[in-house]
Amino acid sequence: MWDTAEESEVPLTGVERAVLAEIATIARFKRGEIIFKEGDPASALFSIIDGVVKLYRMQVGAEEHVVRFMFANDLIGLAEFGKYVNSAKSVTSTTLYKMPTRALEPRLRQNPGLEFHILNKLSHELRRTQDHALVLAKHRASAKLGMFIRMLEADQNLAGVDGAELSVPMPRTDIAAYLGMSPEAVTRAFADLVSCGALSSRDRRHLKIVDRAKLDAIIAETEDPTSASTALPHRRR
Amino acid sequence: MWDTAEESEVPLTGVERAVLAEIATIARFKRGEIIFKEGDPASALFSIIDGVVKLYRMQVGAEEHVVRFMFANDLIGLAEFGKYVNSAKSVTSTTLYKMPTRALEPRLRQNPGLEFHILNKLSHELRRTQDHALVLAKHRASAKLGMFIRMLEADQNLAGVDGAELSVPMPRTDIAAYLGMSPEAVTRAFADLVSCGALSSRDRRHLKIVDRAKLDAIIAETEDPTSASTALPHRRR
DNA sequence: CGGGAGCTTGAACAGCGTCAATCGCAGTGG
DNA sequence: CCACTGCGATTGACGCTGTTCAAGCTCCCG
Repeated sequence: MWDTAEESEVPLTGVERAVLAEIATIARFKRGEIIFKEGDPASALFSIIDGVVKLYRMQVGAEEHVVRFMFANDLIGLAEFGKYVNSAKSVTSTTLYKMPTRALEPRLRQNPGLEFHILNKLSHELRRTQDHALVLAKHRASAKLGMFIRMLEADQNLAGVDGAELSVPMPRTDIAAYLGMSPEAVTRAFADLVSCGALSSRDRRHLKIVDRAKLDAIIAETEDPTSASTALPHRRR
Repeated sequence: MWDTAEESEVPLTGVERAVLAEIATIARFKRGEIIFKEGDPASALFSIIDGVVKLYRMQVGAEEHVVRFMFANDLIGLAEFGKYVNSAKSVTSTTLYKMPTRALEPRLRQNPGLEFHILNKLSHELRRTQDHALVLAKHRASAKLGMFIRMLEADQNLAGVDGAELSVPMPRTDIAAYLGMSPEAVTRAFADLVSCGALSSRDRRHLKIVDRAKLDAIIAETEDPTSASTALPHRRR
């Protein structure tokens, strides 16, 4: 269903890599540091080497809304009208390539391949954001969280391996801000998914997908996580 | 707050227009017709001349989810891995330019300006989709609907003119599928916004923004639309 | 070993979803 | 031109799920 198999990206050519290497420097951020802020002049584009970054927006009457979590190989710092549209903060300690806009732009114009590469990234990014909107449109908390787990899995390139352990690098509050619900609801939804047998968790930041079919059913909202039908066959009359 | 003033786009040059005119044909669709479906091979890119189109996705356990409403001058039919990622259906009768992918691709490569133009459109599209996610993350139905109204206003290039009448071309069910709520809730939220004095409506498809400050307050969720404080100073003890 | 932020749990409330019945409008055909 | 017909919109009643507020707990880090 998820076309993860097709997502093998076209890698950059050696020439293109060389062009970028000329202008890129390496930047490091500790957990919680701000990389750039919404509205700042867009001075550089970043490519994540390692770590997790959250893109977020502040709103007047509300707390922050997390637009997306970004992982290794993702591009951050795309701008509109010369300004960053989101703020970025490192969720874990992070290493990234920093490419100054001034130096980047002329090289983009001379390397259509590079521009095409960014176009691809952007179009992929658009689809992922649409997926995010899909999640937010779900009503059940357990369905939202389940879809979040699946996205985490895809981002860590572990799709399909049921036994594999997922790491959940971000705090509950950030997950809540990403899913549009309260931290308490996130906690309870986690508990529901575990108690119905879809997930198991070693601790707050590590979990496994135990029953994928059940997880998918909950995401589709065709099954109620509280009616632990498969997980607890006893108790059924 | 909304940078509508800056959204004056870079228009295509005469040469670029000519290139597109070579390969574009005009297509018309009646209300309710499907333009393309999710997963179909992406045979053409469309540019809307007139009318309203909804992009949507079907989900297994749920009804359709509206990804976005598209208006004149918007580009639809962007694909990933050669397939459309969304379905498109005309909400009103629609006129569009149709540009076959086969003919378009080589011309893109030869006209970096065209590719850059699409890059711009795409990045703008990404921002709008992030805005959509922001709307879906709101909790109050009246806040969601209020934000939807503001987006409608921006799309019709009427921003700022309080007296101007907005047209609401799509049915309540589509609005509901866009905002992630039930049609009943849409109806009730409309009623709330009208009764609190933020909006007035001539009929189901035409309304005016009467009190923008109040509308903004409701969107920010700093004000409860049911406590008609400014709108109905009587009835207050 | 202590402090504090983040997480969990509980209880009460409120808003939205759901179901069902009715209404109103638009498009159709006579 | 008007009546018919059917879909979409509206209204009401009810239950459920998540928010909110408050208290206690855990874990990480100093």
